[in-house]
Amino acid sequence: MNTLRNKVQLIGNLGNDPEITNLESGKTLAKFAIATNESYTNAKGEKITDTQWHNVVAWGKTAQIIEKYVTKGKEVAIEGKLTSRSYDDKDGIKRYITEIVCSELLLLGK
Amino acid sequence: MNTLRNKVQLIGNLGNDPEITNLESGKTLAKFAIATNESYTNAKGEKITDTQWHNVVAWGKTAQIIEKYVTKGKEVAIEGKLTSRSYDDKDGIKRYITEIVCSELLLLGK
Amino acid sequence: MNTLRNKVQLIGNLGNDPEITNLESGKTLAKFAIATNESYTNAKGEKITDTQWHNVVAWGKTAQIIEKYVTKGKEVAIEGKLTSRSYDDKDGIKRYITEIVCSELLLLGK
Amino acid sequence: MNTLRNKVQLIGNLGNDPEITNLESGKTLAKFAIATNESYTNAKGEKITDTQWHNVVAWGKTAQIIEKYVTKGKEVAIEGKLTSRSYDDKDGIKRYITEIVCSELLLLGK
DNA sequence: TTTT
DNA sequence: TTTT
Repeated sequence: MNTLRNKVQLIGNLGNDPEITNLESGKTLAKFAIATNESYTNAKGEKITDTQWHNVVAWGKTAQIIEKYVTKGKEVAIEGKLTSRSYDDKDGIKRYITEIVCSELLLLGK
Repeated sequence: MNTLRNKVQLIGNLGNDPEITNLESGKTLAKFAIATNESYTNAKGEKITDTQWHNVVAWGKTAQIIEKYVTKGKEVAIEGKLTSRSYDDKDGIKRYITEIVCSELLLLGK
Repeated sequence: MNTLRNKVQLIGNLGNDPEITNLESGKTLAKFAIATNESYTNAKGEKITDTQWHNVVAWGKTAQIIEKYVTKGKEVAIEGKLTSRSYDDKDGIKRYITEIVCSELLLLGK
Repeated sequence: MNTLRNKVQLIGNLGNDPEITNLESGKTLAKFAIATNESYTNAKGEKITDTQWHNVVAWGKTAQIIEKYVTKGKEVAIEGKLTSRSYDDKDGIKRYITEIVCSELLLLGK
């Protein structure tokens, strides 16, 4: 009963083929990036396209469906939750990353 | 017609009073953080609470409503879009920040 | 992977105590109505409140949580799918009913 | 700030060409039906497809976009609010109808 | 790094 | 009445 508190929905195209990892635990992990394109006309009358890139991870059964059906360029709808975590990069600098943990995926456009 | 592509919905409590800035342009900007709490029982039977903090910004009329009605600790529902941007910190290191640009806000719990 | 195709989200108050039915199969069924209030100012400058009533049904574990925690007047957030079905009323007239089959529920406001 | 209380999101195909009405007021009205298809395997191992039909109406600018770009069979994502109203049919019987008032539409799959 |  |  937690999904109503933290929900992200994206409709966009994959920028790369999903990166699949089969963990020792037997679980599957899928990682990919989705672009959402927003276009609008600015004050000067110019047509602007603003592309946002979103890092997505999926586990288990969702990851297996992604491995099977989803490839670079495909249009998908996804739902998940927004998570942030920190890590130390190779230079020892603390970095923050925000990812969407995907729980639902729908293949669109064919 | 772009909001269907990039949508975030959060229900949670404010960690701080909103920081209000009145820009020279006459626009109002509001910034605050929302905590979403997820609790679950792990494999060892322990009750775990995972709190995620989300940075939220709002502009214009939404910011004015926030300034007027929203304070630290309040429970709100918000909707917006997920955006990321980079900046150079004081040590010249490139940093990335992910924020939710809030377009709708609902005050809950009274 | 079907929930992305048909999704309803409501935040409102219960108009009645949930009607709980324990089915012979052992399953629990909960039924209730939620009011969503929308207020706006019309062209004549009058403040209008438009209340929509929604019929909600829930099954299984969700129904049990409703039985335990949810009562008339409570503010809840729900998510589910939109369904319609027809039946013949006592006069043999075909009637249509639209219901939300609730899969997620969040108790708000305390 | 009302849209968070009553929200419907559908991804599906149009069952018919939109019915466009240009009202005397100058406003445009569009009406159409969307099918959402859910498929699952039942207890007997049979593959079941459950199709729900949803009545959608749109006004103004959204209706004009629909008139221009949306036709029978197209896959769309829509967002709107759930409304019910009653009317007397030709036999004087009180009928209820539930419709989604569409505020956002996204053309998918091409 | 996608797509229209 | 759609689509896969």
